[in-house]
Amino acid sequence: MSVRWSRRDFSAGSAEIAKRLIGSTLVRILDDGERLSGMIVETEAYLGVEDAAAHSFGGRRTARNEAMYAVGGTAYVYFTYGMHHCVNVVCGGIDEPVAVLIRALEPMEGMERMTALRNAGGRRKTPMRHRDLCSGPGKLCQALAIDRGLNGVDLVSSDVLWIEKPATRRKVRLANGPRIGVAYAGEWAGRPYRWWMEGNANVSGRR
DNA sequence: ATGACGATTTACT
DNA sequence: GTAAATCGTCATA
Repeated sequence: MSVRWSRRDFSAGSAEIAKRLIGSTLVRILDDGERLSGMIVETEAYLGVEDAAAHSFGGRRTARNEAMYAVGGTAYVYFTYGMHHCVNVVCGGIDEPVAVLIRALEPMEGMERMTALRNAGGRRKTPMRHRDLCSGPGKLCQALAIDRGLNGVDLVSSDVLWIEKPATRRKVRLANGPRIGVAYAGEWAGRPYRWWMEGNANVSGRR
């Protein structure tokens, strides 16, 4: 039996949670009941009102980022670049707008369905490779059918989206470095709040 | 009402 | 390496 992340697990700070999430499993149950999952291999911490890279920088609170102000364990899903979704885990307590972005998964269950979801639209020119299924924040949302319909979902109690702890704590080498796509954030752009499983083929970026 | 801009991905030169 | 795709959101007026 697998153990889900609990409310208490989500109450730590985002840097700590970003590290602890590596090796856990993101589970998604589709409308037809099919179970999809992947091991989290890359995350980014967003530290809240003082973090110039965070959507909640300076206490900004809008319709889009409202979920960031909910209790730890809430899913914050947003739409960006006119075509992609990203999923975050909210950390800490109520009105503490801190979160961890899930950036990449190693596909575990339902890979055929993920491939179909990633090819939806049918105008892809290059064939989908296994390591392209979930190797980026937008990719994994498409592969797991995560969109704004899941924004605000409680990962502690939901029956369609949650996180499971590793069955056995394997030894994994963690690497860390600057976050991706936050060049606008001044001094905060270079801070090493991105973590990944070293050597894993599903980590985002070019090789 | 308008305009600038994304916590990205994909394809092309 | 460079650029297009594509549109919801938010700040400004």
